[in-house]
Amino acid sequence: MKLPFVQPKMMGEMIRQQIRAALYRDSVSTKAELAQKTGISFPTISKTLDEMNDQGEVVLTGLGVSSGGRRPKQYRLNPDHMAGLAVGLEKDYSSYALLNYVGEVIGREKLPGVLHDGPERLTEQIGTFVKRYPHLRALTLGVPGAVNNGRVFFILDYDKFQNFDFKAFYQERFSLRVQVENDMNATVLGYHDRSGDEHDRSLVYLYLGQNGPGAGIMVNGDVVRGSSFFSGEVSFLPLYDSRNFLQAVQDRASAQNGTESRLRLIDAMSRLVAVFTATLNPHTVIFCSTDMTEHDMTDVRQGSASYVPADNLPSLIVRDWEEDYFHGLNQLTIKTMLGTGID
Amino acid sequence: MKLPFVQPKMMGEMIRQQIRAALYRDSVSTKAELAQKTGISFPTISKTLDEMNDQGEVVLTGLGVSSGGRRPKQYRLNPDHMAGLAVGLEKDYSSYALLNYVGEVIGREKLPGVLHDGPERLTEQIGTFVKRYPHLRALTLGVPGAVNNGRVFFILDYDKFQNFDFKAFYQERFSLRVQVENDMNATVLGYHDRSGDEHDRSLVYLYLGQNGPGAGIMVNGDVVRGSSFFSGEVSFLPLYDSRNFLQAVQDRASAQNGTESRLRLIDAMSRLVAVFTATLNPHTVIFCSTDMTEHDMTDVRQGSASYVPADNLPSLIVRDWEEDYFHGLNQLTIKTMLGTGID
DNA sequence: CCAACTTATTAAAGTTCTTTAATTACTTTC
DNA sequence: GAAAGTAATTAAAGAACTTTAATAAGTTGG
Repeated sequence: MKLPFVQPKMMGEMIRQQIRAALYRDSVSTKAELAQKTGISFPTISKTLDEMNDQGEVVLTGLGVSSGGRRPKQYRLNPDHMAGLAVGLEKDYSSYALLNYVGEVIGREKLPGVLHDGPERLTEQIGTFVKRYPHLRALTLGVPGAVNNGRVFFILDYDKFQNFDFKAFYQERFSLRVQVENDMNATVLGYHDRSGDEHDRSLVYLYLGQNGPGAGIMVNGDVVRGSSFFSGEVSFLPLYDSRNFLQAVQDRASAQNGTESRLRLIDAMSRLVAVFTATLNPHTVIFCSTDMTEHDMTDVRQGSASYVPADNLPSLIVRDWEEDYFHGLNQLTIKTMLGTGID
Repeated sequence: MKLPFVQPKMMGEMIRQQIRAALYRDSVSTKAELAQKTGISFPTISKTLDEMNDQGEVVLTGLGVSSGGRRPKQYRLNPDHMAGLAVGLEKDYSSYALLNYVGEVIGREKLPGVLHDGPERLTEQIGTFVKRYPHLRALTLGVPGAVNNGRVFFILDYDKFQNFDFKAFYQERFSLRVQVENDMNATVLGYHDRSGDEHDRSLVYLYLGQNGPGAGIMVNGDVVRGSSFFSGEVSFLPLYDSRNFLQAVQDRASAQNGTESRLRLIDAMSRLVAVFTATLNPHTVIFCSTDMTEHDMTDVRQGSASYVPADNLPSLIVRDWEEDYFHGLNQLTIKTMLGTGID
């Protein structure tokens, strides 16, 4: 039976996590502020923070402004305490972002894609980072495939990675905390974090990629993975008498002209929005700037309103997919470093 | 900032909740068993349980079997410690179930429907129970409408209850812990509890009611309410060139014959299943025995497989809607009594 | 530049849990 | 039916947090 509440033995670690999370959010804090923000008593914060200081996890940055009395010491996370690597695996390139302990990107590199070559090439690439940065501790991988607990479950076209257990392999090989996430899931997480919206939102992030459309779905603040890791495969949605979403998007080619083609795309998108509204009723549906424009949104909104009552429609927005994706990967990496992630 | 872990002051209450939950699950336990099951130390369990015994919350039922030494005392929840009332508000009737503290139904009544009459009639009906059962402490109401935190947000056809704040009203009036839930949400919760499946399942419970179809949706173990409490309004799904789900289900009337009519229904249902598979990829989709038969499931499954890969289809099952609904309401009531519910 | 004041930090006392040890109450066996 | 064994309780000691009090370190104003 799992325990829904913290036992005294885990208290210490929980307190550290709270402190880390608060220091990550607000960069620099005094002990009194941390106590106030976390709800933990001052003496406990003081003791724990002193330990963290001794161990080099936090550093003293100076004194705060006085409001009439003694000036308080200010602490922040030590940027050099740990580093993390966020990797986006795409067909044509691998994107690497090196992060320090305060979440800053201290290095960014695009290396050749490895999906066709296989795990060996990826290991080489990661290996160079491991050598260069001795305090690398966290690794996050984003992959265009279905992932179950660090193992690639199903990945189209890249046989070499089919069923590859990234997590077990790199955890063992480089002693890192490894995390693997599907690309669209990482993207929706990234958007969610950047949006600054409330925590328990429901979101749908749609992308008409090269390998067919896919969606990242978040419900009540949780990523939806599905019973067979098939969630978000919107290609298959039967939206017309004899065409599904993918076909509707592709068959535009057969249209008389550009206007006709655009109208068909708009209608397919409108129906997609209607489908999500009539099922999950999410707060927001996000499109990629490579697929749609701000201007299209007006038409999609109008189109959707012909299928479901307009009051219930989500807000429709257009975003840069790569930005949200990489931010999501970075965010996952930071959470792993701070110990506030999944495990 | 909300606290993700239990502070020492709440520890006592958390421990009691753990004990209650364990005693509810297994009916009768010894102190040693409770310590083992909850992971809480024996002395703490012993002390807390003794207090609960003094306060009449638990009772000693006798001694367990010996395994060679002293026989252990066995405790169980005191059935008479508290009572709860689960109410299902339907058009034609109000269903009342009176529950004792161990979750047994100790009284069931069907009274005339009140939705057309208004809150006064409902208050009268509830009032009689409050008078009859002095230790009534919890009240759960199931309503066919959108609910936000105890207030009816949107309810079709029953103007008298539009925007009625059940929770505030009955909490104040009868000093009860009140909870209000949408009927389909309660149903999916009820099924989930009865199924004994793992906790974090994704489920869709479909019902073609008199007031049009509706679905209760659960994702990762949480009920999905939606940004404007519109989730599950599957009527509006645009599944055909010029018909939505509701129209597809209703237009069967225009079919040549019964076979044709049935085929259309099966196809609409298959598409619906495909929609959920390609979005949420749930573990199970549940149909009502009033709408579909076991035999239909074979056809629906086959139909869905023509839209999405069969491997990803949920299991399709047929259930008695009322049973799951009432069980869900009871379950919500019991959770409220035991303090393991939402607030 | 020192007295009065303000605020940070440290120390002590109080809770509440866990762990470990001691005691008690039965069972079993001869 | 008493001695030996076994498991349930109870008691004592230890750990970790909170609350409250005491002390230290600055600031400010005359």
